[in-house]
Amino acid sequence: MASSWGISRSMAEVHALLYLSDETLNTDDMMARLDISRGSASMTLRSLLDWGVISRVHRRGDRKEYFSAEQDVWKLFRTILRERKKREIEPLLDELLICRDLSAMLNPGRKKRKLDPEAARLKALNDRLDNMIEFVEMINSVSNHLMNSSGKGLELAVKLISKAS
Amino acid sequence: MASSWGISRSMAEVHALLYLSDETLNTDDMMARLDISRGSASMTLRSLLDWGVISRVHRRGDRKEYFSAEQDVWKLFRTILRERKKREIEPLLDELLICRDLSAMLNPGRKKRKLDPEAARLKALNDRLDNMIEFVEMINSVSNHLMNSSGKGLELAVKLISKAS
DNA sequence: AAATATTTTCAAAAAGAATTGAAAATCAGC
DNA sequence: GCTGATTTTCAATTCTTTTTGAAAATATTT
Repeated sequence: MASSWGISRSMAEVHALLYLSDETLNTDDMMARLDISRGSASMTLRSLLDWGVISRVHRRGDRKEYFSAEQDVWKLFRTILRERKKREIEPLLDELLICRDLSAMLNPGRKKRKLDPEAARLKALNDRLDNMIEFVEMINSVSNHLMNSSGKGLELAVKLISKAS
Repeated sequence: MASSWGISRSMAEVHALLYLSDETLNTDDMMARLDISRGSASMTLRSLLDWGVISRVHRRGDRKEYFSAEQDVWKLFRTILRERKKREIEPLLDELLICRDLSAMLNPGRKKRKLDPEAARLKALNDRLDNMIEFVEMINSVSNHLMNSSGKGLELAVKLISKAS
């Protein structure tokens, strides 16, 4: 499923291994368990740290670094949502707003009557951009609420949706 | 943004072009506009048709096939959600249930006391799988509701979430 | 049914992404 | 500051996905 989600196979495997493991694991454990190179393990762990879904654990009397994965699936969900919002939704929205500004600049002010075909085309383009922006802003807003609500609040929201079918 | 969404650049571009165009377009239009080959255009259009986000339009007096994109963003959202559920969520859930069955099979029935360490490990693994499954089932359920509700119902649900922060 | 226009297919090429492995950098304790 | 253990980096390689282009298939008109 990894490729549909825009992460590499290794990332998915390392995270799954950590999520399903009782104990914390070190780099050598993962290299052995998943048959990957040291470099790959290092980069993959770094990515997962950047996503905020795993954390480093230092054990005294041991120089190696150990890792553990967030166990609460709701918390995991909120973390991923927060990160995807930052990486995908917000940049997308920024671009869309720039497009609308460009489009609005070309769009002539409201004409009294007799809208020439070219102006009508521009107006329609503007409208489609607006619809898309409105939609993405809504997604953004829902993300904000979901990622800040507690686990329980989230489950409540989900129940609300189920009722509002 | 295409690669984060698991579709190719061409698919995103072709869809964007169609979504923003007033008129329906034919294959040659898209080849010229996006500078892609005939083969690529054909395959990309086929994928978009499979996703259900564009449709064929036949014009009488013209042998070429024209295409148009769904204009209603909410409808588009529901279509994509339906398809992702079918392609991603359901297969994932199937696999997870198989994993749980395997895990449950290894897991010994409830012991009176003195849970040996190995049994405890298995129990914990089982619990984590259960948590993940419960979460995915919830996602599945929300998808069902969202993809069947009308545009208005969807917006309502979204408003509910915003209030239940 | 032949001729012509249009679309689809798919092996090969190109582009892109992930992985390796060994050198370089960092770190911990003495 | 030295030593040895551990982690990070990154150019080269491998693996995967996407694109091309021309042949084959399909459809439309006469």
